[in-house]
Amino acid sequence: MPDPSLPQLRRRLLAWYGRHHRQLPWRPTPQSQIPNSKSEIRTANPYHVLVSEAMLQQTQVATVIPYFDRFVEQFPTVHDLAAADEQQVLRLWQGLGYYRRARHLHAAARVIVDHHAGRVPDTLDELLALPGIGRYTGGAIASIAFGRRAPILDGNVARVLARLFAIDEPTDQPATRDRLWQLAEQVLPRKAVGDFNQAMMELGALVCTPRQPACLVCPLQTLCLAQLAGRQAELPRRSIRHAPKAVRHVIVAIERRGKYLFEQRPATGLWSNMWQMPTHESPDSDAPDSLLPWVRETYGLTCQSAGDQHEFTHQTTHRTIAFSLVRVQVAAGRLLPNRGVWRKLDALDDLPLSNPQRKAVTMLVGEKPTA
DNA sequence: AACTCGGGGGG
DNA sequence: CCCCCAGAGTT
Repeated sequence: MPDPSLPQLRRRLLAWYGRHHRQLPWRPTPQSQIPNSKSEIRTANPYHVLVSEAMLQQTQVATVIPYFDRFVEQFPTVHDLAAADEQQVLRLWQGLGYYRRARHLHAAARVIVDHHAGRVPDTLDELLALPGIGRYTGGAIASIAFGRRAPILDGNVARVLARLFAIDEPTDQPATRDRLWQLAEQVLPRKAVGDFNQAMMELGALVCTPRQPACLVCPLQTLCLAQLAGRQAELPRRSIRHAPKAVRHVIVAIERRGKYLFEQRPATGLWSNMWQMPTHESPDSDAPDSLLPWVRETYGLTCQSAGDQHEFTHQTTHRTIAFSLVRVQVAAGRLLPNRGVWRKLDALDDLPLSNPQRKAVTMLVGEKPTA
């Protein structure tokens, strides 16, 4: 893009953002919309920006909003979050996915309270030192909450830039990422950087969409190399992705006197630190015919089959999981130490469960209203 | 540089 | 069914 066009790009984009931005719970009114903004600059609540950016990683705005509202209601300040149990934090994150984000955010809050006097750091370097905060999130907080001149590159910005500059190389490759980061830094103005960064993302979300971009109403139409060449629908390009792997998870609902066994998953891997009913995981080809011996060896409980078996599938980015739900009753034995807790199905409010485990609980309740 | 980590929106 | 989403951390 010719150098003289950069001021035009910035001016048009910020003007468009002033008219068309969405009102979001964590977003302050753009400075251009505020009279006398020079004497009275409204800034975002840095804690709210931190929470929202953690939730927004790989997650659409509309999905995040109700989670954000509940989260800041429960934890109004970074001190409240730091003082909370991880269990509570995961419970508020339940259903949002990528649960490691919740644990990182919780850990970051504790670092902020312990080492930053309870203030979200206002420099990029300090932000990058916090768990769960990478180049994008650090730049977003620095620019949006503190007006620091830090670039951002997310899926929206990458798409907008790839079209603006007609970048043909796949945008998910490291070399292309480097070039896009450079461009993101070059287009960034000196002032109103927070609004500008948000405007780039907002344009990608509302106008410069992945399919069928609304070029006719785009404020940058006459500056966009892809649009001028009629190639906007072909860009950006991405590398091919691997097909999800097929696996089978058998949930064993172990019942004893009206209560069911629940356990916490390990701190790493899928659904880390979330809770579940005992679940046997295997390749899809591996038929789970030795389920009761597995229960006896793992939990010390001798069980007998009870009730019908249910089936459902669960799709994640990297796996297609065929779930089976089997209900068994304890006939003999004693639960091995630290192997789980017994809970009634209507008393699970404090246990963070993954979506498929929640679905399994719902199916159990439907099958057996009350003993 | 490739993998892993969820779940939902929308074509 | 597919691709995509206000990415980060690990290997």
